[in-house]
Amino acid sequence: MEENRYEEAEKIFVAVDCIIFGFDDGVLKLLVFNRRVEPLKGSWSLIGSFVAPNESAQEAGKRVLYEITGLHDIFMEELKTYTNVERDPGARCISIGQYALIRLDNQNKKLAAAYGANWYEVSKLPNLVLDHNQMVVDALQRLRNMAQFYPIGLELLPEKFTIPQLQSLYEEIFQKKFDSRNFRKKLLSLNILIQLKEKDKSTSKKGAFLYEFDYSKYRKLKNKGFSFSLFKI
Amino acid sequence: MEENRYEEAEKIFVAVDCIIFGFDDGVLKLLVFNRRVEPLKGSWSLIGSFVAPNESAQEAGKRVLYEITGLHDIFMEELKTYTNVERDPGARCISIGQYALIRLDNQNKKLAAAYGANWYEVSKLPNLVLDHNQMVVDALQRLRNMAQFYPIGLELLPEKFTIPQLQSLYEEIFQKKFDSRNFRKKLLSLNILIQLKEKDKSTSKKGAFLYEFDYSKYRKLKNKGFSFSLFKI
DNA sequence: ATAATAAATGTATTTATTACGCTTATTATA
DNA sequence: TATAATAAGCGTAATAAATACATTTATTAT
Repeated sequence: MEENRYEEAEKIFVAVDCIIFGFDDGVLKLLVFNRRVEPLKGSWSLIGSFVAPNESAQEAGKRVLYEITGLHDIFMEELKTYTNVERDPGARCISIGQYALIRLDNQNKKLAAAYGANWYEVSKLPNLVLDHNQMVVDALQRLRNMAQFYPIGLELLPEKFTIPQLQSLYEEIFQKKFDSRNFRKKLLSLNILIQLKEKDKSTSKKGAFLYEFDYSKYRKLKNKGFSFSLFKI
Repeated sequence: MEENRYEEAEKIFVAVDCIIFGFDDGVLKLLVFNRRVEPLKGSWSLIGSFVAPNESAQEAGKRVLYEITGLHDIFMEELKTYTNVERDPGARCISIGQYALIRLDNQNKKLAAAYGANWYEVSKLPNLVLDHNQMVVDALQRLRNMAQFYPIGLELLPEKFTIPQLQSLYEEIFQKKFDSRNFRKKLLSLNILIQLKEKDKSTSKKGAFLYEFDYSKYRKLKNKGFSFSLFKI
């Protein structure tokens, strides 16, 4: 119980680790980091940081994301904590896992590369240090869960995207094919997509209309609470 | 980044706080604690503890729950962390919120009372210290979310319960009335309830059949993943 | 024997999900 | 300049799930 505050308690290192997803070339990728210094030099890990005295865990996470991507407004959400006593052999240290979704472009790819960070296909990840493999497993599960009830996948696409692109993102996330007619119907019925006049002709002769996301409608719908499910589980 | 591990980092106090729900007299209640010692003597708070060097956050939470209820096998799940720099004026301290669901009975009510803990109706809670009010708000939202997709409410009922009892629990959680015919149909269609020969006649002359929960079927269903929704949101 | 009460049941209607095939716009090339 | 090739885009029928709604039943107390 909290009766003797502070006197008897021991402080602990608190870190955040970021599980950063991106969607590139039709493939779901994860940003991992090759350690350049000891300890664990040369091994792969998620990107993280200790939580500093003057910042919250969320601020720490956002700081890490900014350093590595140059972006401030990234979707990031707490996943869960990792607090096993033995999880870090160097010291007692808990970690707050945060997962993030970013729109991949050449600029932030370069910046990440400069930090020794690599975008790996989720299905081809190297082994990661400590309990980071578990964090990835948990984050993937969470991503699927979120994507099933919120059209969160839109965070991973560029501002302008086509319905087939959106579908392939969902197919990547769920590792499952969807019927294109039903997928389109479902997404459009949410009324959060704005069709543009332009087409993307990179993948077909006919070209696919580009869409934008109607953020204000999306936010309203999200606040009101809505269920968006592509399939019954 | 984690390049300079430990040297530059500062340790932080890490606590768990438990948001403990119970269902009693047809009302959803929350266990809160009246502080008997300084600081904050006389004020109400959630029940918590610092995380000790030799335990995980989950172990800390379970320890607290055991102290206060005498029970080991309580449903408990991580809610989220509370890490604002200013959240605890006494020291930099983060808290990991854990919500728990317990079956109220006379025995654990007495034990809780002995610790200065009180079961308050969720709608009539006193003001709580620090950010504990927010923890309660978050936990209630999570409880609703869970109850909508898993028949988690069963954790709150005694081993033997009637369908009308189960319904009133859900009505408490959602603050919403359900149609009894549809509610019964939905719950029974899950095939996780076992009807007993006994009846509970405390609330009607006819009496309502008691049911038990088929844990093995429930677990199978839960692992496989299932969606259980009483209504469209 | 009757009144009172909550428990239990069934069906029709609406809504959402799934399954499935054909047409269209465009480019490349014959 | 006509034709083939290709992914994009559309519509409808069938099935399943959710909702709305009214009556009967078992029991106790009077």
